[in-house]
Amino acid sequence: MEILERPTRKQQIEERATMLFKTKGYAASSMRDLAQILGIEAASLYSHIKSKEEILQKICFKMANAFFLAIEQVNETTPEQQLEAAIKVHFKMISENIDASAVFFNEWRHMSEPYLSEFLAMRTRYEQFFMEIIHQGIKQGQFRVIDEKFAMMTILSSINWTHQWYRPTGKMSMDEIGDHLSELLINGLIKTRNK
Amino acid sequence: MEILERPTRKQQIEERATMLFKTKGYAASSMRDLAQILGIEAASLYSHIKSKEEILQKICFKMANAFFLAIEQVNETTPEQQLEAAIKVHFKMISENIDASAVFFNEWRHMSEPYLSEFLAMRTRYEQFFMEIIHQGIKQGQFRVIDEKFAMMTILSSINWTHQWYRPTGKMSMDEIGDHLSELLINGLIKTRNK
DNA sequence: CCTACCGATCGGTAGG
DNA sequence: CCTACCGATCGGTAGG
Repeated sequence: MEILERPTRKQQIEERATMLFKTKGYAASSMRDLAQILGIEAASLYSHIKSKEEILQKICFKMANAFFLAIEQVNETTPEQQLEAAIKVHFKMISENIDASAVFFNEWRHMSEPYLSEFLAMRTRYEQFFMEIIHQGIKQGQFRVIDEKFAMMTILSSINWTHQWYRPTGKMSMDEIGDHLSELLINGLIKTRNK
Repeated sequence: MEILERPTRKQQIEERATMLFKTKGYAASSMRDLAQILGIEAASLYSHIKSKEEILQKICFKMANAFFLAIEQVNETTPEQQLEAAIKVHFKMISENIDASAVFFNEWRHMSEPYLSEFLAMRTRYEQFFMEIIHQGIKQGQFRVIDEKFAMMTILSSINWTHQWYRPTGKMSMDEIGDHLSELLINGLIKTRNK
């Protein structure tokens, strides 16, 4: 039924806030800016939300959960295949949520405690997932010996930065970028290519 | 003479502002925050600077110039050697200016026109430098055929993100990270490795 | 969802 | 470099 698919006012607020925070940054975005976009008064926002920061928390944690849900479905067997799948699925989440990703990567530090600590703990756990794959790959001799945290950071930052330049209308499709990302990054890690 | 080496008040303001902007973000940093760090009143800042944004402009353009100066000294002959040198020198500039780099990468959008456009034009020119190396590498058959802008973005974002986690006190030295960065990124690009 | 409004804080100036 | 202060804007509340 159509009425079920129409976004609630709260969802609209969150959606527009995501775009606003991405464009101007959280601190420089005012509740009056947001209200104007929605065509209502600033005071009216507070019938639907508790505070400005609450919106930021929703955006950041929703995105964090989406990343976890996506990566938990990686079920390949070898580290190389796992890393390839993880890279692709991580990029897929970003490309399907470009605005929320930008807020997730750039505005999280404006959260107050205890949300900030919880957020950082989740991020660390997520990074551990990638590090474990790299660790196994090195242990099994598929990847060259390299500092695991360093390799993880280098790979993740390449993917994460795509939110800055990826456009659905660009000449490369989402799948192509995912393929090229994993190829470029993994083949720089594989020890025995062309052997 | 000692008096020549002592930073001017203006330099002190810029230095402390760089750290403040990095930590809190430009928009969330107030002139009263900055004044307090320096132990003076907010109004007193304006004897040395024209505006809050002027400080941001100084930081961003100084860093942009530093990047250009560094990369112009790359004088290797083959694309592979050029790319390796460019990666190392780019990372070197970041690691030697971690605070300013963070502001450069995260706060530039808070500049107003015409500074914003000029800044973005400089960034594009800088990116062209990397793209040209990649272009030559593909043309000469050293690099695999790949979208040049995509490869440039992937490489630069890996290096640029180092400002988020690189610590001079970490277990990897600056030179080691530079070496590993270029190795990880380039060997993912080279077509005929181990041939 | 609105009007009316709050106290706090903002970047910046005047004048010394 | 300070005191004193400006108009503007901030996130948010009361009451309907």
